[in-house]
Amino acid sequence: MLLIFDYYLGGNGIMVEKLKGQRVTSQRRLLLDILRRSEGHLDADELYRLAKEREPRLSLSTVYRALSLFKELGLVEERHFAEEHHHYEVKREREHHHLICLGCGKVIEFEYPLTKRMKEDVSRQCGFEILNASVSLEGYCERCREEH
Amino acid sequence: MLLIFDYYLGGNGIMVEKLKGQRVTSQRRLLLDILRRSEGHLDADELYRLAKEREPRLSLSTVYRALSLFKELGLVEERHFAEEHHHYEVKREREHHHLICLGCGKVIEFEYPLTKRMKEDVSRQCGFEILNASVSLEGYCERCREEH
DNA sequence: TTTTGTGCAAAACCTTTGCAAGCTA
DNA sequence: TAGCTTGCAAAGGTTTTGCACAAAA
Repeated sequence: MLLIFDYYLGGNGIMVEKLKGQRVTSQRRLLLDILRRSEGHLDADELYRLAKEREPRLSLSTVYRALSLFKELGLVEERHFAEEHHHYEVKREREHHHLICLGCGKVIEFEYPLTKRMKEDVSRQCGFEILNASVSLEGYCERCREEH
Repeated sequence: MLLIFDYYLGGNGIMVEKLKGQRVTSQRRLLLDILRRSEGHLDADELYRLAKEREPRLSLSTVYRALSLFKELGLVEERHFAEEHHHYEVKREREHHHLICLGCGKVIEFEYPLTKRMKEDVSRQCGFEILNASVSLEGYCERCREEH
């Protein structure tokens, strides 16, 4: 079976591995759709509430199970900001990083080409095969600094 | 009162702000001592177990409260690796970053001078005052790749 | 029809909090 | 002594799991 799971979930047909019989359900389609339309960085509970508006019988455990599957398939990425819970965003072509305001919680994304070089340098020096690079910068945005 | 809290906790007398009457207790001294001697990256439970060997009546909530105080005073930093709980390490002079093996969990520290420039660039472009920069690289170390 | 996924409820974790008793300054 | 800190136990928040029923292939 060479079906592309992602395609049936409404994606662009990104090739996913480990396709060992997972099924395309209305819940999974809905959840991935919301993640794709969102500006990113949803946490499980936000996703749950958004999805519940369209499918009221949805349960939170389905959300967690779907996120775990998407993560495993490489469709979404889990982010660990300075909070107790995780945030999720759809994986994109271009690697990007995060700038988080400690005052208002706003998250700004940025790209920084030098991280490519950093990965190469560190990989060579430490003998690692590096799969992910995440840079988080924390500080205060202009508005929050004014309010101080 | 110009006592330096950190000094009485066995440190080098790093100046700490917000010194509004906190007390130096045997528990706090013990916990900071363990953090300082450790290779870093302890989580609350590991710290608790290590400390309990020396002071069996210690409670886990004291550990959390001490970590929260140390964090507030800038003596330790909280790290968010790809796990559900946090890790803590003593703040050091030199900024450094982390390379984590997804296979065995090993954490390797590295320094990378270009992050200084990245902070400046991003700070200028986004109007942020940046306080922390953390770079996490994930992948597989040499040994774990051989075992695959 | 077989196998996987869902919803519900309960459990498992990690972390925080309320309170009486203990300790520090 | 006054006020901060502790230990204990209980509560809070997030994530996982067991199980019977529902849905997909």
